[in-house]
Amino acid sequence: MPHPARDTVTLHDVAAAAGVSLATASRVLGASSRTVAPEFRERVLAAAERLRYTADASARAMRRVSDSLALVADDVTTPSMAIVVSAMERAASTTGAFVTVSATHGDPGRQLETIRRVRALRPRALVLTSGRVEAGALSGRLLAELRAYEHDGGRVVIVGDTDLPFHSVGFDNHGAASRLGRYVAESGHRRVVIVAGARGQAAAAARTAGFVEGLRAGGVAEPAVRIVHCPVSREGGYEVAHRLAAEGLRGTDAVLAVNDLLAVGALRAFREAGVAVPDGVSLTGFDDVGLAVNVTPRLTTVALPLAYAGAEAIRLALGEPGAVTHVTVEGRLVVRDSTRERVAAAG
Amino acid sequence: MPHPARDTVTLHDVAAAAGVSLATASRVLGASSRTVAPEFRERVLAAAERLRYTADASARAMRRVSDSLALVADDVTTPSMAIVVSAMERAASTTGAFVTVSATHGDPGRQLETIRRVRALRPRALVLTSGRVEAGALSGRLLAELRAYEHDGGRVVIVGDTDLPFHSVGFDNHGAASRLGRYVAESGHRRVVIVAGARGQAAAAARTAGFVEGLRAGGVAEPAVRIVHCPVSREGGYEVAHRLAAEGLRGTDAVLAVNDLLAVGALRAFREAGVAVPDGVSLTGFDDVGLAVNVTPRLTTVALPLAYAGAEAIRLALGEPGAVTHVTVEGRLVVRDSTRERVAAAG
DNA sequence: TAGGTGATGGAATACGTTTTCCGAGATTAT
DNA sequence: ATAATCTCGGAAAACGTATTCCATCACCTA
Repeated sequence: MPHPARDTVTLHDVAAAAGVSLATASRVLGASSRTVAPEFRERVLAAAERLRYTADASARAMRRVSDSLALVADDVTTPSMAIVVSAMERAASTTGAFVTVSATHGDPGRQLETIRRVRALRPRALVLTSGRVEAGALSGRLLAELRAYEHDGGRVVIVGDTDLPFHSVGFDNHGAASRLGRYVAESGHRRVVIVAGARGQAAAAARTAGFVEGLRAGGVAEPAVRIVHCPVSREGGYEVAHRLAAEGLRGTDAVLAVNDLLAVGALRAFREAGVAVPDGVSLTGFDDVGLAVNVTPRLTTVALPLAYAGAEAIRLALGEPGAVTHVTVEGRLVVRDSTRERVAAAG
Repeated sequence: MPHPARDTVTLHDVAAAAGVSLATASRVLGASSRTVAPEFRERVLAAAERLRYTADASARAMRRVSDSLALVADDVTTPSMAIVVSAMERAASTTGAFVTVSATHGDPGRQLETIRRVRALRPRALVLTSGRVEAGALSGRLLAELRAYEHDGGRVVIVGDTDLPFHSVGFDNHGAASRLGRYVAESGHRRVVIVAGARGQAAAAARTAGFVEGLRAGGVAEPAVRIVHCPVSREGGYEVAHRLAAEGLRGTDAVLAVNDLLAVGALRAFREAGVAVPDGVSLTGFDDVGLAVNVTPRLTTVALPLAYAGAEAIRLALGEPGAVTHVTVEGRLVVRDSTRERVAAAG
């Protein structure tokens, strides 16, 4: 068998069935600028329908620009990724494009390898959403790989904060975290623990720094805030809160998690330990994933316009070529039931 | 510009740089069975590395079997889809394949169109996970389209229950729901409301039927169970529970939702209405998504081995050709805090 | 009526790979 | 020592589509 996907109906078959040349059939079925006589057009369309013809995307990609958009993410199971995937898919489908997803599982080695693999698709654009790699680590072979891809005519869009010379749509993590920190300080909290997630993750680091700055601006000085690192998962948050509760809280009156998942994990630990939220301790998340509102108490958090960011990423990916643009979208503080005002008990 | 993705480095360039023929370069870089002298092999490898060569997937797909796996789903933002996507991606990446995702948003029209579009990729396999379309509705043009695809040499795998003549990995929705229903009946509940989700969704219908059967087996007769349809979302569940609470429950002592999302929505409505769960009313979900355990009270539900099912789907998609096989995976009843025993108060 | 012009169908080529086919040299068997 | 076999590099064809040329024909203008 010369070809694995044999006996597929090809443009050649359609042309033959319609009694026209290959070129004419192509002009009718592909989006050509050349005009074709109504009679021929009819015949071709009819034949294509009858034969259930579908143009081979691979063959087509060899002559015109590719129809694929690639998403490379650390982990595709996270709710925020789902939203970005969905936004990409929606945009792609209206353009007749395809979305491919690849996961790197946060491993920089796999990340490089993944991008190299994805580059084979010659996607029109490569959307990279990685929180796990600092700009510094990116600058090596990964950067070279991205450059090579760009040189091939593709476009790179990074979702997340970056100072790399590629289009990007970032979140104002620092600013939003700072506002949240300030709010917590000003509502009377005096001793806080930051659940900071994994080390070396840019977004988490920015949020942590924002928390610290906001707290200080609100009058909560450094020694009263403790930063604890942990895996970025429900379990990670659970662990931290569990230990904290076991230690007896030691005056901690607010716990600021670097994302909602961590906060939800922490919430469970507190509940199991008999620590009331927000009466015993206030708790906040970040991201405002759907879950934040369905948990008891509903989480005070920062809403990130994820769908908007995803759409914006696609806009950059598909838009006219132009100067590298960094778009920053703002987070919005959402105060719910997991925090409360405290009377300032002099420390 | 003859070709849009111009000045990409091609196999031709590598061959020239290495001073060998195209054929030799291909044999080294593609996974050929032909052996190449170590010296030449070295030279080709070096040249490829130096030039950052990446084989064009489209061109390659024209000669060998395609490297893409397509996932067509109703909605890619749901947690279960995320797990399936992830499982597919993992399997694909070890095989050097790609995963493309497409969403149909539950619209049968778009579903047909989507499959037609995806068929253009000539994917090695087409994984279809749709709960929204009954087998009956599928049997028309959609079935023909899938048949055409299969005839092209692709493989169709359906995730979810189906009686269509394609490989499938289904969940024993009926059985698991029946066990849950029986458990609820036997733990003393006497008047139950089933939050059944949307009409015409196969999985939901099977679960509903299972609930009914299990309840009956446990001694709860038909007039005492009420079936309420609603959109499949948190909001849908919220609405139903909200109305139910507003009506004053009328003796309802258990609410069985057809999935966790609905249950979580219902939970919120009950909390807002001051109905205690499980003391006022018992509540159950289905699927055991991560969220079920992070909600207060933790949800009694049915755990579905989603990751296993996803992996199984890939196995069918990538495996040796063979007879159509229907794999059924079992759900497991997980009793948590949202249900409790009731003393049988004679009705 | 002759020459120009625009419209449109078809043959051929290009895209970047893989794979057959061929031939030359090396190796083994008799 | 000669024939048979094996090994392996290179030329060329093939995959399915889009596009560039070229040829034809109708129509218009002077």
